[in-house]
Amino acid sequence: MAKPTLNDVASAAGVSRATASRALSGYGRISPITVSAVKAAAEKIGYQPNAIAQSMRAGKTRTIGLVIITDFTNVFFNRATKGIVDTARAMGYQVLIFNTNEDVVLEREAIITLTQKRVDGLIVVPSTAEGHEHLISLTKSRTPLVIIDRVLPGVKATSITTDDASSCEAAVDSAVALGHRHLAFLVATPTVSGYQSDVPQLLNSAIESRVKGFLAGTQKQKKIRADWIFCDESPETALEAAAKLCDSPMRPSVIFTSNNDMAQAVLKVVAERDLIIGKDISLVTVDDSTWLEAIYPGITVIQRPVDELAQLAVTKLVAQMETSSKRVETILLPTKLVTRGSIADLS
Amino acid sequence: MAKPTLNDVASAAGVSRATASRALSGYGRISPITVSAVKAAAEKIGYQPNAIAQSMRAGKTRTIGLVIITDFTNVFFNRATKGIVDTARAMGYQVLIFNTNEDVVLEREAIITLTQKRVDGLIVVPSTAEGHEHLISLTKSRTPLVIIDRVLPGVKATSITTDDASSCEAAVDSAVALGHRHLAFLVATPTVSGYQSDVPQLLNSAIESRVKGFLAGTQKQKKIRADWIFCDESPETALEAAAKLCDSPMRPSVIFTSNNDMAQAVLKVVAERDLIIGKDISLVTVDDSTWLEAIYPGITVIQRPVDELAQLAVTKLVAQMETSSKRVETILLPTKLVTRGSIADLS
DNA sequence: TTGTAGGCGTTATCAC
DNA sequence: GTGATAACGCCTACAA
Repeated sequence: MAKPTLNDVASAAGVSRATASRALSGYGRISPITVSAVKAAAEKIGYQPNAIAQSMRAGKTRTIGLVIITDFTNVFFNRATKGIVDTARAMGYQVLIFNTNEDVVLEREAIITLTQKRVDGLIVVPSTAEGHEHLISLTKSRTPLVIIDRVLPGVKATSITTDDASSCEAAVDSAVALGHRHLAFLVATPTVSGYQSDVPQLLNSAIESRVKGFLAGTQKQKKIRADWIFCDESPETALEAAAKLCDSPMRPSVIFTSNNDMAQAVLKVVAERDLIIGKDISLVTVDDSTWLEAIYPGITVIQRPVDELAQLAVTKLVAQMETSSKRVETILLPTKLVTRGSIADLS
Repeated sequence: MAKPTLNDVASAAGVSRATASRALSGYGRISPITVSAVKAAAEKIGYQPNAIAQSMRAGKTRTIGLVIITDFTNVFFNRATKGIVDTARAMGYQVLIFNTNEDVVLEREAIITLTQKRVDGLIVVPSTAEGHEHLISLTKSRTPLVIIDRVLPGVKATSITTDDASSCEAAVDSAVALGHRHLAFLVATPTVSGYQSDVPQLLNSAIESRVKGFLAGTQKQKKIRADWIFCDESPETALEAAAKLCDSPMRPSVIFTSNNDMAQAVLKVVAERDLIIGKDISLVTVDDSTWLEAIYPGITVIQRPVDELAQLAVTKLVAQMETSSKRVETILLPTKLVTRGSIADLS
């Protein structure tokens, strides 16, 4: 009782394989009567074309590979994933998904597996690390590739990222305008362990952009103090780092966090100390989530256009796949500072 | 410059296709010298086996299809997705992903596409609707299938769900013990439009289980008032429904919500009315999220074992695929009531 | 130990 | 308008 093949359809309809194929795929010359007979036969025996065989012949799989760094827990990446999957489906493509937990080794393996499965193209969020030769060799073999969320200077591929710098700068301006003079930035990065105030050697471009924006904002002011903490992505470290900020004798009046997890750590630490967000201490973070709006006060946030990014990633990739154009684009999408109640007015 | 094939490796190494294949796959008798020669040649020309051709021959794809209802936004489904993808990878399988937005039509199309792509098995969260014949025909054709989060009475397939009823009942008990006498349950279901207090005809089994638990808890008490609101899944309706509860002259002292989105709606409405959670009004919800713990007060929650569920789904599916056993299991995983500060002590 | 050859299910080219 | 046939890349039974 194996699955029926085109051969079965052909014999059921009393025609040849070739005719059956033509009838079902609707190409070439063929009489309408035969077409309906074949279709009826196919229906009757429950024929489902074997996409593997089709791919084998066509050399295309109508599948794209998605290699994402982590945790669908992260608002940005889970919404991006949904957007990519849905857009791809609408365009007739399916998505094979991998996550790497920010581990280049897993990333490399994922790319190899996807290459072997002959996906038509790849969307990758590269992990924060050195050693992306596997991506370079993809571009060399002309495999359609779109890199999202981060750019990788060494890799000549289309990238789609967001302009976090300008909104981070705007956020600083906004806080300063409200009278804040002591700011702190709490940055999560997989490239440190524990926490530290020095800027790490290696940052991914998304984080770097936020750092730069913050820096630009603070440096253009006089009499501003800006503190930094870079920490790894474990919840414990985040809490320690947030506590360090809040317990300092010179507590910053506003804390910027680089992602939702860090914002949560700050919320926890602040609550434990009976401080009130938007009054005793202020908070701004990156990547909007329904939670940031649901809680009170709402958290001011730098919104990134995740749906647009997801759609663009797929359409640009499909364009590469279907036209085999090798144009490399570097797309930077605008971000937006959305003001809610989490920055106190000190003026 | 097409991708090198086994033939290319063979000629590069000066052997036949068969020998090259044996050398690379390591089977049959073959001299070590030939093996290393072939491997060197493969390496040199950058040979990557074509998994499509392998699948074609083997009749297996080492791919599983995941059809999930919606929104990776939902904590439960995004963590489940991650668990499934990671477990599958560890077992040597890749995951083709679809989401249906609770639409049976899309679900049906997804299953057809996945069948045509000859996935070795499927993990499905069936949408809340009638008409799952496509799943029944899957079981008839012996396609390995695991249904998660919900059971579908008509479909003879392994299912993995969670025992929400008992924790919902425990949550009611707990609230009653703290002195609550007027409870309300705010339930999101795609099967209504707008909101209503009557129990809808059609509920998915997960929601039904929560309803039953709540009912069991309230009915065993005397002098308890229990209100219901069933509403669709749009944020607007959720807000209206939550407002209706909070603005009622007979405001419940504790609100149970069926998911995180509804909990967020309650939080918003409550904040707008300057009420304090855990004091003026109480809240309990289903499915833990880092946010429920990060905010103040933490929200008491019914935790479902999502990681365990994800792992089980994959291992049970793989067991079906690799042993072609057709044993149907109905697995119910325990849940846990985690108490935080969101239920006021009225006693 | 290695080579030859057939077939997995499709599609498309070439005859008739 | 339809049928026979080759080819996609791989694996493996069989032959040498």
